[in-house]
Amino acid sequence: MPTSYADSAAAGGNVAASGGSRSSYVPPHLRNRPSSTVPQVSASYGASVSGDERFGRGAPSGDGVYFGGPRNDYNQPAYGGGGGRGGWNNRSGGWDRGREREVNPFSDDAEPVFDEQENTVINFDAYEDIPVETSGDNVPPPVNTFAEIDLGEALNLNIRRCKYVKPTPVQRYTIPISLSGRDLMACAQTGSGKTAAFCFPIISGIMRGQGVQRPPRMPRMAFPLALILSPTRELSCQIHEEARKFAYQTGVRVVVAYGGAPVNQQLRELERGVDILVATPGRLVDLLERARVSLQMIRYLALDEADRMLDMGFEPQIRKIVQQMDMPPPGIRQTMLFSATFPKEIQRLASDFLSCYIFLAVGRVGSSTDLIVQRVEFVQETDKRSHLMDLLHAQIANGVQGKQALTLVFVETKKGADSLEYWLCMNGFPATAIHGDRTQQEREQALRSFKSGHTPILVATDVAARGLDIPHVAHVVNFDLPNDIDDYVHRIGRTGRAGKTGLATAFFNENNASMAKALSELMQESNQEVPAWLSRFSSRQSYGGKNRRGGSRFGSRDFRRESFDRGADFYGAGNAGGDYGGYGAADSGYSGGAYSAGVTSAWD
DNA sequence: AAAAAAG
Repeated sequence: MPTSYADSAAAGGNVAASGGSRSSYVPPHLRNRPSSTVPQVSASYGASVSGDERFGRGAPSGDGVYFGGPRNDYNQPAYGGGGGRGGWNNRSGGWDRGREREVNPFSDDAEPVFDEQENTVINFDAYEDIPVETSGDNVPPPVNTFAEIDLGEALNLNIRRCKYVKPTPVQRYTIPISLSGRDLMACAQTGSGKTAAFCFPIISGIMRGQGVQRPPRMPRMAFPLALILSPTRELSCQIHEEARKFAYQTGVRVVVAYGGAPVNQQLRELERGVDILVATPGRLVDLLERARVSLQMIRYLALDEADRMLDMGFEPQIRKIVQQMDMPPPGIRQTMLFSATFPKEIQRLASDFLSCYIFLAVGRVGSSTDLIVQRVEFVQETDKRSHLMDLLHAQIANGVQGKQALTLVFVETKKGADSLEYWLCMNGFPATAIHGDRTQQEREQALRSFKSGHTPILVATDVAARGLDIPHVAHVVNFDLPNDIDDYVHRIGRTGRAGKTGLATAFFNENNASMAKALSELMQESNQEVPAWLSRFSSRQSYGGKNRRGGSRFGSRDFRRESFDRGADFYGAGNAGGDYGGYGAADSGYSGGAYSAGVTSAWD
């Protein structure tokens, strides 16, 4: 091997080490703060937060357990006080009235095991070239600051608590669109502030109480006003955690429902009232069939990882929920679809759920992978384990392990995950596994153990491929390559976060021939060195199954445009293609913001 | 063929 793996792994520890003028990735909640005021995570704090609490289960329901606790360092006037609720929160029946106190969702942010040393130098010059495409009729112009939008006092306070100072590009564009009531199909990567992009307008809209209409009085039936669906339980948990922060003390109540967890607890939460329901499809269908949830009051529908939600496995359930229960039709409800990738056949499907929607793409070619060093190694099936062991040993030798860097190993099957986990443990590597055959408790425990660094190796199936925000993943190993290039992109996007370059290693052999072409194209687009043998594989490959959409890596273009701009390269060199009709002026004036262009990790 | 999502 020309360059040793270990070199890359070592370089992966630090952006500066990889040279170049790339700015460090700044997590959304730390953006735009002078670095001296970036809060350091205190090691003592957080130890008392039970793991369960982080996942929204077994949360202490006591009165303000965390109020006045070690982490109440916001220095916000009116924080926790009675102020700030006037005018905006006139909805009757704020759920947190009276004796019951809303648990402070900002108290469980810390990850005490790690040193949060991500020093946050933002390269403001670098991100101005983030291309943005919008299409559709009468697209509302983007905003540059949160102040330009009247989201409401309580929500603004939470935005400050989250340390958001300026909206990210995707938020700039999507918030005015959704506040104006339009349906939306948005291509934007997780970590780019996508969750906030759909949560803010939903929370704000609910606070305003637009379309005030009391739900029918039905005992034990919940009438959420907004529904957020995601493809995995852990992702739903994550969205719930984030939405709780945004909704804190707004009077807007967020509840999560997903399978594998005791349904009774979720039912109790629902009975206490729900404005925003975050759910996975299976459990929601269950709740609908038990008549414990009605969708007739739904005003907002958001699908996260929408392309996954509408693919073969999920589509029937989604259709049932959206079209065959009591949800108001498109045009009455507002629908927002988000994903990093949006193949046009899925776009076509998705348009069934939308009404006169706006298409938005934020990102640029290769942005998903610029900071990730991608390596592909030819490894026969029988050699994979020993090869993995070599990589892990090299990692330890280079101190990466000592620095609590995490390694995420993707395999194809659940059985394969179990046996690899077992084998790693037998060989002295602290590993755990997450996949769909494990109990939900085991899954959440595995994720916690991995995140905390207690078990710095996680063997995973695709259940962990999308959406999950796991800081400190330094290395993603595609022990088995996926069969879909989009899955590859999602998987490697778990690394490279928090200002570090990531490393992604793939084991390739004859069984992956169908991936050769897409893989080498993707690597080329992200300026990776493509091994000669892989190029030979890809030229040998006749016509790959699923391939690059119109030659553009990131995202997609609006499929409704296909007829008239065939051949034009979206985001192509020279850009001519970057502005589509009617929006050029606004786009070229686009500047400022909390993003550095090289925010690979954040943009998966 | 596999994974995810209800129990």
